[in-house]
Amino acid sequence: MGRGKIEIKKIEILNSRQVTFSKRRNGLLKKAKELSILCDAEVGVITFSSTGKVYQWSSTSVEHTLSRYNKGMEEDHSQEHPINLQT
Amino acid sequence: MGRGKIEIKKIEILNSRQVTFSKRRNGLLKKAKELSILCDAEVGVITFSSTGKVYQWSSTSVEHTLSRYNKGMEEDHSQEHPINLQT
DNA sequence: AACTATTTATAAGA
DNA sequence: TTCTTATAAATAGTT
Repeated sequence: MGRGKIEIKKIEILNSRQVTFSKRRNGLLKKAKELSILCDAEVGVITFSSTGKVYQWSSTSVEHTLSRYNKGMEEDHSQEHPINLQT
Repeated sequence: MGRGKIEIKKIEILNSRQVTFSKRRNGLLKKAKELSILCDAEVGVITFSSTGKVYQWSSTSVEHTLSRYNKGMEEDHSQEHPINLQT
């Protein structure tokens, strides 16, 4: 989306990469929030920038989402190595 | 986005909610993937549908992302109760 | 940080 | 659930 189409590959120019990270991280967190509200779902997102800064959001709290995730893993080992969904 | 504008509030009709969950969950995971590639960032997303099914994606593995998150929390308590970013 | 031209996501419908 | 398409929303490049 934008003035031109871009390829999905690492942005090499540091400044552009940071600007894009900031814009798209906000977009991702917004989408996560909308999904949780619209669909009554628990959603958690954690991002680490390439400089190591962490940004996260959860519809409950990150701790709750993570403990629920870990609990599920204890009970259902079929989800331990999920197949990544494709684009 | 779509044929009409919608309000961000819980979709009451079960079937519509499930359809929207499926579509938007895919969109969210795609965005997470793009962000990680474009910006060389570690990203993890966990979602639980209202029926309790879990869907997740991580640029590394969910376990790695979670342990990195937890490690960060041990070292930096200032992030324990982050302020949610606004829409 | 703001602005738009464009691309992308998606709501509704089939 | 998968495909289509009109429209809303996100965002790339620019200022």
